[in-house]
Amino acid sequence: MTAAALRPSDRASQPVLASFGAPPVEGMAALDRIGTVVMLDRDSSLFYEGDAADYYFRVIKGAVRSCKMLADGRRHIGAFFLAGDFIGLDADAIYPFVAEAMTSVTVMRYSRRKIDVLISEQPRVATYLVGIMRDGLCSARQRMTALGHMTAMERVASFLLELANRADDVRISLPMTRTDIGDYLGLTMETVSRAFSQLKNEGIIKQQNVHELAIVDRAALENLGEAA
Amino acid sequence: MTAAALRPSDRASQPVLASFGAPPVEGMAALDRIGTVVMLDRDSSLFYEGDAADYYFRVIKGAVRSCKMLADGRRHIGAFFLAGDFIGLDADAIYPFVAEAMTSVTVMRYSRRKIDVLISEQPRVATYLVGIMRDGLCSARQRMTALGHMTAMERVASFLLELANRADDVRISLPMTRTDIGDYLGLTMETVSRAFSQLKNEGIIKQQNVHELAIVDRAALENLGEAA
DNA sequence: CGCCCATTTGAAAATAATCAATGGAAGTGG
DNA sequence: CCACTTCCATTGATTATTTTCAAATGGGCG
Repeated sequence: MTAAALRPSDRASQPVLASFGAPPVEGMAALDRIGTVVMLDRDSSLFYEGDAADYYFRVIKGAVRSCKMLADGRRHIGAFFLAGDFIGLDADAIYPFVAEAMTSVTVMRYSRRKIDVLISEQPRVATYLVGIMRDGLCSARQRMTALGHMTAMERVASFLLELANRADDVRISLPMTRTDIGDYLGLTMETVSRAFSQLKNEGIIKQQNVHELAIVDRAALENLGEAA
Repeated sequence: MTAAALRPSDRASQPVLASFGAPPVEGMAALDRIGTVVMLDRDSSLFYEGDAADYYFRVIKGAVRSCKMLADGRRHIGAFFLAGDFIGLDADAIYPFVAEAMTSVTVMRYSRRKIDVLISEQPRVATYLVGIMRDGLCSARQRMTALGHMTAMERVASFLLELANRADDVRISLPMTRTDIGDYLGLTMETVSRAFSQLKNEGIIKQQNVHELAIVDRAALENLGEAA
């Protein structure tokens, strides 16, 4: 599973035999020329559910969550977007979710209209974006497996592993609340908390503070989380 | 949620403001010129997990499932592919799952190499494929919500609704076993069966036979299934 | 320093899984 | 053509996991 649905960076390092060709790094550079830097405060929204999806975003700094409210008031978090992640690529005409800044956030904003023009000039930009979408699909599939067939502990373990892989460090920052994690993993806040406590008691993780932890025994964590 | 991850037909009927332009119906016609018809017996595989992903497929007739085995032997079904659905669009260099024919099946097979050539000649083909991928992402997100936050009954109800929408009929054919449905919804066979029985007892559905049922009270089913 | 809110922890209740047995339909071989 | 076999579905009883309800703890911020 993955913490962020759309993640270009990993992909750029993989060789690709498949259709649409290899992801051109220059695709991103071309994109950046038409992007605008936007800064947002914590708890503000990049956009709301139902807004016209006129922009893509890419997170430069900070963390963003995408939420969807269910009919009965339950909340589902579709993804956590961290530095490097694209937001909104999967939107059609309107955004199907609200995107909220969990921290103060810096994002690049790309006009989809301009991107269309750019694509007609540089087809590799499309290739680049398609690669990102494919990654998104891949992550989504993994996450479905997680949500469908994993126990609470397995979900939490694989969530931490994903964050650890992104951080390239045993230290993990958790900008989100326990409730956020629960809404992301399909668990309650309490169950998430209990899983954390158990991992702590078993010496698999260590908590610096509520929003910062370190993986002590990675092998044990992988044992718990790598069911998929 | 959706029964099939990749579904082009619905999309072609939606207006699209967004990037990559409107889905060109002619994109599909161009594709078909480079496709090969393939027929497969029940229980045979289109491809195996780890195979080089050299082809996309589109189901013409019959039903296909994609499976992934988890480390502990559990099985996850990623998608049911019915007539019209594309298979393999989300694959990178290799297929990340096995695709198995649940019935005797007729599919179109498209060489990804040829598709690349086609795209360079007709950019709208790329647009068409991107649209399908976006649909896939959208469905995946809905399904994640289902798996993450829905009760057993809600999952089964929304599964039936999805099939009903695809069938455009109150009669639904279920080519898959109860175990298949369970592995798709993240439930056991028994729980699925109990949900069916309850829906039957409440007069919401009627069973012609095990693999054929009819929706009697659609409103009630939507009440149960439309949490998302 | 104290308040507020998120987190942690505990106990009870609900939901789904597991274990187990029965029922039924499709396909096989006599 | 029928009986047998096998596989799948259904139903029941029990167990396990997670949620829900409730209370206590603790850290951050004014």
